[in-house]
Amino acid sequence: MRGVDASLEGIAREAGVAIGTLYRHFPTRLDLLLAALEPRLAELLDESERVMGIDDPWRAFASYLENLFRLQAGDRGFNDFLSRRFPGSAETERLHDQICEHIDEVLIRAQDAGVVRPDIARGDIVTLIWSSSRMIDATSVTAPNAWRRQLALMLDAYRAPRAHPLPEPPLTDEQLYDAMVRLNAAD
Amino acid sequence: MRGVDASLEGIAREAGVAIGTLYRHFPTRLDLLLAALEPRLAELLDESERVMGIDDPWRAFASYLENLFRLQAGDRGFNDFLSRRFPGSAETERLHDQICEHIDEVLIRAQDAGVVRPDIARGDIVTLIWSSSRMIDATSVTAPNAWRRQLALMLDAYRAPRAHPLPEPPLTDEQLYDAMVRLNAAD
DNA sequence: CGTCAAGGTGAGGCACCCCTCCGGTTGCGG
DNA sequence: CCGCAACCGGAGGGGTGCCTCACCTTGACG
Repeated sequence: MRGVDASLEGIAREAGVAIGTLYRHFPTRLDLLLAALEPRLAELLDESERVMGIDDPWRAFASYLENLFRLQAGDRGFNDFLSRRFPGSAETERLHDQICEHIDEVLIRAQDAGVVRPDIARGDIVTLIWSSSRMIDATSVTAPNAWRRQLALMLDAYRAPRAHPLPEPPLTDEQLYDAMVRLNAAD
Repeated sequence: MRGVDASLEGIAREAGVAIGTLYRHFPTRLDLLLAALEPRLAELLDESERVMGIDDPWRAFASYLENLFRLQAGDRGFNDFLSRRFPGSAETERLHDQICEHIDEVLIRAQDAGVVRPDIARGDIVTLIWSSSRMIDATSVTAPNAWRRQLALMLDAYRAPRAHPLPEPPLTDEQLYDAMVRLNAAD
């Protein structure tokens, strides 16, 4: 098991360090995770800034997702991190909320410009992130660029013209939260 | 942990039976899985027959997926089963191959009729199954019908008339196989 | 060179889990 | 009522992982 659920003893072993030393530096798994993810998170936030600056609302929206998936594909831990919530950690809650705000921003701008269908909501994008996370896991070795194809397909679904009505309402914030906590324990 | 990776000791406990008894009836985890999944598999194959009989190729295609997802949503083990391969088990290989054939059948018929974009391949549907499997896991308690919305979105992506070119080729059969074996160990 | 704090170590207690195997139970035909 | 086969139970050996804690090293400074 790699990623967020990797064995701490295994990590220590690979790092050539004793388990006690690992615990000295990172008292909890979450401390280690945040330290390991720091560069990816910084990169994501940087790229988000850049993408927000793109004039074309569709390109901004598509580039945001493309960036996110690229980072997911490059880091197993980051991939896990994005689809989970860690209840009780203010730091990770803050990060997730920030990412959600960015999603809202590119999404709403694209919808206001009429290039993304209006019945899409934040929850749909978060769901897409869960889904792609699974797909990226599966294909990371065998077909590291496969996610690009699925993203392109999904973007076709998000485009405004000729949208068919959707049968269910989008997930609410509470439903999203519960689901992400649940992805923690399960699997 | 529930689903395919559930602890056998836990299953025995819940069944009010000793671990030895469980092993007597089901020598391997796969034996137990196949027994537990038997009704779902029968239902899937029945429904597949029925769906093949639908005249409208688009409705047949959409109904096939709708059925599959409904069954996935109703059974955690079945949900796991669909996105994994168990190397060395002829029985599960046969089942997976059979499902793949059904997918090919409804897909190709819809493409021949011009209602599904021609650049979709079997691998895209399998990928969709992986993705939805993750989503269904996440939302099974909180929003048990959420998968319908994602399926509707995906169907919009599969429709023929609004297709944009896809950047990567579809996954080959070997890539699919490797990925599904990989989903076994990881997570 | 002595002291002390900072950092590193890994055995050990606890909790699961896998799977085996031997002894106990049950119920049915004779 | 006996004997036997089919069935059941659960202790136990082996493995992994979590986390703690008492002990050991190192190096800076007076």
